[in-house]
Amino acid sequence: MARTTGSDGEKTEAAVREAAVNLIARLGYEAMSMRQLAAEVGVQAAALYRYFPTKEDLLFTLMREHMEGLIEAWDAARPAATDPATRLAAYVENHIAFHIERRHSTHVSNMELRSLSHDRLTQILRMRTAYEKELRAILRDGAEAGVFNVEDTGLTAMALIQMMTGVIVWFRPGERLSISEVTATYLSMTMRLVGATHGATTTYGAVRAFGRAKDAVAL
Amino acid sequence: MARTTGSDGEKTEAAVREAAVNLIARLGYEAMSMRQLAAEVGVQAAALYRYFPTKEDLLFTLMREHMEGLIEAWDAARPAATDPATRLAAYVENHIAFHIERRHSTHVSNMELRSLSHDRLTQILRMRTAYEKELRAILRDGAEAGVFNVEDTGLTAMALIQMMTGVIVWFRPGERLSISEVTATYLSMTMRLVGATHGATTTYGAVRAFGRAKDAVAL
DNA sequence: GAATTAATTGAACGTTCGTTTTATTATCAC
DNA sequence: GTGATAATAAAACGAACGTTCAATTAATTC
Repeated sequence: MARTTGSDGEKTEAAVREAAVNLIARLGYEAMSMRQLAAEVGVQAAALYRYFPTKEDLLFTLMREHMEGLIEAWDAARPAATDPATRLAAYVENHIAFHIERRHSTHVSNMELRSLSHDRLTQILRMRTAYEKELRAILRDGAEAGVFNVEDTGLTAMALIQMMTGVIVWFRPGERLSISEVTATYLSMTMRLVGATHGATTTYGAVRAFGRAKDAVAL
Repeated sequence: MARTTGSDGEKTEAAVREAAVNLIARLGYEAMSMRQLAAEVGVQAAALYRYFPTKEDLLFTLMREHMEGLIEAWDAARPAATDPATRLAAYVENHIAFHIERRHSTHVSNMELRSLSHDRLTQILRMRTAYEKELRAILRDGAEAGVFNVEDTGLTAMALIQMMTGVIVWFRPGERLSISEVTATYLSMTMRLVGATHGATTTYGAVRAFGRAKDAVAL
């Protein structure tokens, strides 16, 4: 046999990507074989090479698009407001929503970095750094304005990102907590962690209100 | 050739364990071949099977001993004091010190869980849960005593553990920050995150003092 | 110093891996 | 309908994998 009836390159490629994200997230990149992936898609292994020249190309594509998606999501969610507390709240909510929504590709992008070649690893890390830089800027602005109390901007940014991304390790949709409940709790933990002043309740109130509004959309 | 002069089973096994932790941490369990490991030890691949019946047995042994070490370390570091703030401070300091000290085996134990058989995975997860339970107990006690302000004990425990363990991702000994500086910063972030009351400065003062003392020892 | 045990080598086994090549069929443009 | 092209199958490639086995030598025991 050869070309099968109804076969379509675009659909096959999309199916390959989706199956690959799920399989790599579950088994790991090294443990997933191209034959396994092909079987999941319902195709022979050789057909995969029409869309991705090598296994590593496939991995890199998945990671690059994950990072591009993350950066685009933040660009879209970035608030017009300039006060650090509002910006921080938006960052936290966008981060958690994105990572829960794309749990599998996050898993892949975080766990399989060592399977990339040096150059491609550098590319992915550059994108990640750019994204994290945004959080550091928010923390720095907040510290300079005196509305945050952070000892070390870089260290706090890393701590927050690890904390937030960690959600994907234990969160399962439809269990005890909803996405909005998790987000709300993480938001208040974040605000306490950075020592956000909520003396003048206007600021903190705005943050909370913003949080609720976003939550409603996210669900 | 056969047995080599000066060969010693105990030494070889120790060398295998150490090389395995480093190689798996760097390449991943699936990507590390038994031949690679043997070469690192300076031995033929067949010799490894004298000490570990299968590759997975080797992985499991490394993980089990890592978890046992973590639990033993906490048993030794657990303070006699009963007030939640002191206990939390001890937990944080022990956790960070242990994870920085054993960065590689932590990496292995966190990243390679999916390569274990179901039964062995269950064993490791049971140990992990037991360890995390200690933190939840501290948070619960603190919340009930009114010295902590946590909305959700389980969720806060997960957030703290992810935050603290994340240190191994970016921390490199001998760079900008020392272990004690990192620990101190994480301790104060933790205390703020759980909303520890330091109105009566005695409590918070004690925590800080404890922190410094432990840091001195850790270095 | 002979017998026993411990430690290791070297070669081989069958399997699976990522990938390539060639042939074949479906689809589409004209 | 015919020719070009897109999409796939089927088979094969050499290399690497985890693991086993028999042979061999060092260390230990008596």
